[in-house]
Amino acid sequence: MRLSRYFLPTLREDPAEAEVVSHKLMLRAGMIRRLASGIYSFLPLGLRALRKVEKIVREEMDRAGALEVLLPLVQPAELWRETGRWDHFGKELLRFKDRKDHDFCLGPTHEEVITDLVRREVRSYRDLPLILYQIATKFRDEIRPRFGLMRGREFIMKDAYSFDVDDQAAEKSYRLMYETYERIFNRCGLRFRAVLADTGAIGGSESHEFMVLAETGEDVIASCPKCGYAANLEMAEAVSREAEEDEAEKPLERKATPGVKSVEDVAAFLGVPARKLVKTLIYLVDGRPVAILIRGDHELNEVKLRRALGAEQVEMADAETVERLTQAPVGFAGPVGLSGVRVIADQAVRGLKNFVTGANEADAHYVNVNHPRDFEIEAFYDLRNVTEGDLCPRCGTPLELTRGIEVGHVFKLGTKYSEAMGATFLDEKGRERPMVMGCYGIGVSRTVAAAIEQNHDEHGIIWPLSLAPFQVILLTLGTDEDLMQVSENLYRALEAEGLEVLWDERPERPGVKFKDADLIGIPYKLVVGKRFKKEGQVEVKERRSGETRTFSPEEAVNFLKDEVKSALGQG
RNA sequence: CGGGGAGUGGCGCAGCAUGGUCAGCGCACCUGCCUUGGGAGCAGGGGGUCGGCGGUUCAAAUCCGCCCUCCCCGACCA
Repeated sequence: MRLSRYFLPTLREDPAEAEVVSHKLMLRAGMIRRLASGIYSFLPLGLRALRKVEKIVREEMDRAGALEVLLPLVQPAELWRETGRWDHFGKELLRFKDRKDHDFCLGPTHEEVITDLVRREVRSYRDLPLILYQIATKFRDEIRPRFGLMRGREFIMKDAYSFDVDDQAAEKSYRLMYETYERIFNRCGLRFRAVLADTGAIGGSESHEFMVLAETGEDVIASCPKCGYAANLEMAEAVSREAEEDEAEKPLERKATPGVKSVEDVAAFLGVPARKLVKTLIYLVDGRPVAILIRGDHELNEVKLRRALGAEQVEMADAETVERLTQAPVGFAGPVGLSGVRVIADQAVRGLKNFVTGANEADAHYVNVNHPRDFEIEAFYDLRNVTEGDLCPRCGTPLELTRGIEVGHVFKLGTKYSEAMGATFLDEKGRERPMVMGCYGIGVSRTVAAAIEQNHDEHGIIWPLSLAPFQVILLTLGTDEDLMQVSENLYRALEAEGLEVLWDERPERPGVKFKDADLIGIPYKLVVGKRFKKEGQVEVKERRSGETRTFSPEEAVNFLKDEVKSALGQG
């Protein structure tokens, strides 16, 4: 591609609308433009990168025996009512009516559609297992879209669904997809990790997320450097050994703490460490208030709370509810004397001695509180976030916390959808049974953004070769005849070798060309300039390392061909 | 939705508390000259309903009201 004929509107400055590096760079590199909040157009360069991810995904899904389909974006409400999700999915399901006043939605995911398709067409165990997938646009009316392609409302996703005869067979499909995902992200050249995850709105019994490791990731991953245990912070098991404090229980005492509310302030005011405080959080669990006790230096994990109580929804209680329950302003809640509400506690609270709690009274705390002497706890659960230094639940090694971007998610769905929608088959004995399902997503457009988050420097993007929109950028520094001639020959020779080349033959000064080339992150620069005029040599400069090699034009073509082909692992 | 911030040529911004040559700067764009190994220089030039509607006033980018859009922090997720 000749750059002078290409549509590549690069920006010298960071657009004000972008915050994170991938968003800034995609705008600056002329890959995307925003149409509305969370909705982006792909420009030619951005589309090429997107297609690279799609191609890898498609090849690996096909290799795994999955079959590609294309399902509608617009879906009738009836299907969603069958599974109950029409009412449960929330506002991110964008609903609308057609001219005949029928309810429709834009598909945020396709379990209903695919299950409908399969239940109509598949009758026999002989047709299973079946894995279908598509690469298509999804729409989720996110509460707050942000970070460009990282959290858009409209985005490209690969979603796959497996149908099996029983749990054992479904397990095989799940493993197959898991391994396929590992292959996909390896081929994308990304550093990633698969972690245990919460199943959220999709449901199901077990799931893993594939996280691209990046400092700017929205998720926190707890992983064990020794045994390989890795989980999303939402799911990471906190090992809380019972506090073995042998101090004697001291008498309960009320202390005035005027205006002192936060854990840090209370700890400082009373001169005790935060771990000797117990905070009392009032939550609404499916609408009913629950008091939750958490050690002062720990954080409540809402996903764990929801799972522990088998609830659909948990949220912090509003100030009014807190005040009504505790008879005190927010910040002074405590379990002692608290009535009319369930009281549960995190494991780490068990066995604590002589701790501090709110006194359910403005400007006062209790010290030397002891359980069960001073109050009752209905039950203990693991309710807190793992923190740096917590031990691995499997092997006891200290866990490490890192950040990641979720680019893939695999779920075991069981029979949730097949039973709700009557997707059944006849087994070899003629019995009707529900299919056991799994579903598997990859955020294709998000993967492009994640790749940039993980691969950039102060000059711009540094594409992994497998995702690069072009493999080589040919820079002609100068406009004289012989430079143009040798450049054109190089351009043709490289294309003839099957390489993807962007030829910058614009009448721009060298600095401009180098800056643009760095910005758009093409892995190899092939420079034809002064050195060619003097010595007949051209240069190949690697974007990532900055390493430069000098060749004759013919050698340069061979070198690039070999580099690219061997890096992509193909002949 | 709650909290914070912002809308001024394509991009980045100044100007608004003290209404009146304030429609301006840098980059980008067009023409010419010149220059050509890391976003050159000179000269000339095109382009803006100052987010929208309404109001106050002799006069509004500037003051008032309503609305729209975008960004950031929380609940959602590929």
